[in-house]
Amino acid sequence: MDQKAPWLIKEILQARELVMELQTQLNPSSFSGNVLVTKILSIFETSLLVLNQVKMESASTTPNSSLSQFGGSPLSNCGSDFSPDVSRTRKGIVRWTEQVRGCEHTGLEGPLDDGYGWRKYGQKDILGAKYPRAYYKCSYRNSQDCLAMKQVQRSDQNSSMFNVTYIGKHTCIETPELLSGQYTPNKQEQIHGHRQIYQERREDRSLEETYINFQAPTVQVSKAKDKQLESFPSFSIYSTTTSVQQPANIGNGLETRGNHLMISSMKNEMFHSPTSTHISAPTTPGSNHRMHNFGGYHSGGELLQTTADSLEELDQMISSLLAPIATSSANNDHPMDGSPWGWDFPEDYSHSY
DNA sequence: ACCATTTGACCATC
DNA sequence: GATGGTCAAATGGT
Repeated sequence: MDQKAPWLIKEILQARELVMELQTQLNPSSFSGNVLVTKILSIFETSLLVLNQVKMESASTTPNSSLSQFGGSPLSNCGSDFSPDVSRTRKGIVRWTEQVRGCEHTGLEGPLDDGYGWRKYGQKDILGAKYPRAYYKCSYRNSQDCLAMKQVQRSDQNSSMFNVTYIGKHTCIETPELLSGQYTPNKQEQIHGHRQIYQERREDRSLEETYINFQAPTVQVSKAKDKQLESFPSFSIYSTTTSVQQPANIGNGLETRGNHLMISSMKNEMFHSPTSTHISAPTTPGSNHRMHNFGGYHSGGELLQTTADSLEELDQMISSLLAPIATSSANNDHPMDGSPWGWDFPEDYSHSY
């Protein structure tokens, strides 16, 4: 990996440059276009952070306990300073904090959607803090007993930053019905639905353990009972890898989050009607979720508004961006064998996406 | 009508 | 008792 990381970093930097160029050419009034570009840049930054982390750990025989592997919200955050302060509660529930930049141009009060569905259940003024702390539970708490929670508080020092504390692990999953496109979530789940990139509710948890260990080698998950309670924000490397390896999954409503191909997938949905000033409402639960995850500033079947011109413009630009990637993948002339990350992932896992 | 958010009250911990 | 965290009725949006 230490040998491949520089190459990957270089590639990502190139892609990032292109997107930045794209950003300069975008119509400034194109709200959704700018948000999309910002998110793409965020994905690149996240990938770079991770690669740097991998590089550093490869170079070190004693990996530090940095927990950036916990990842965070590659899709949604305008930026995330991966400095999670991870600890455990008495019950063994993992808990960590990320600093996330808000996206001022979105007009949101808080950081953008982190890819999960959350329901706010409280807000509290905190002693000595300028801003209140908001409390969120997983949207699937009732339907799937998912115990994940998070707390969001605007930073006192920098009001554009948010401290996001995650508590507990998401145990919610997409049901088989949902995966097959037959599942119809209730309205609440449609609006706040989210996806589990890496989790499988299985008796055999070995794959999950493998993945988690990969993410955070210094925070081993070994107690079965704890697994139900610990949470790791979704992370995009897995889906990146698997979707690259299995392009057939693209567009089938399965996982393609946080990577180029997801962008392609989103693009197909979003630009379904290039002459329309609206984007068609998603027609499948999967796309529903994706829309939600992507947007952050809208929900479920609601519509993004933008101009046809900017959409077409963005469509063309993203297509040109994706072309070399797709070509590289299709021709199998990737400079590296197998996974572009150089890691071998369990076969079963890729089936999940 | 349904659902998410708000907000005051209540509970748990220190 | 002070503070943080959670509950649940009220409120507002769709």
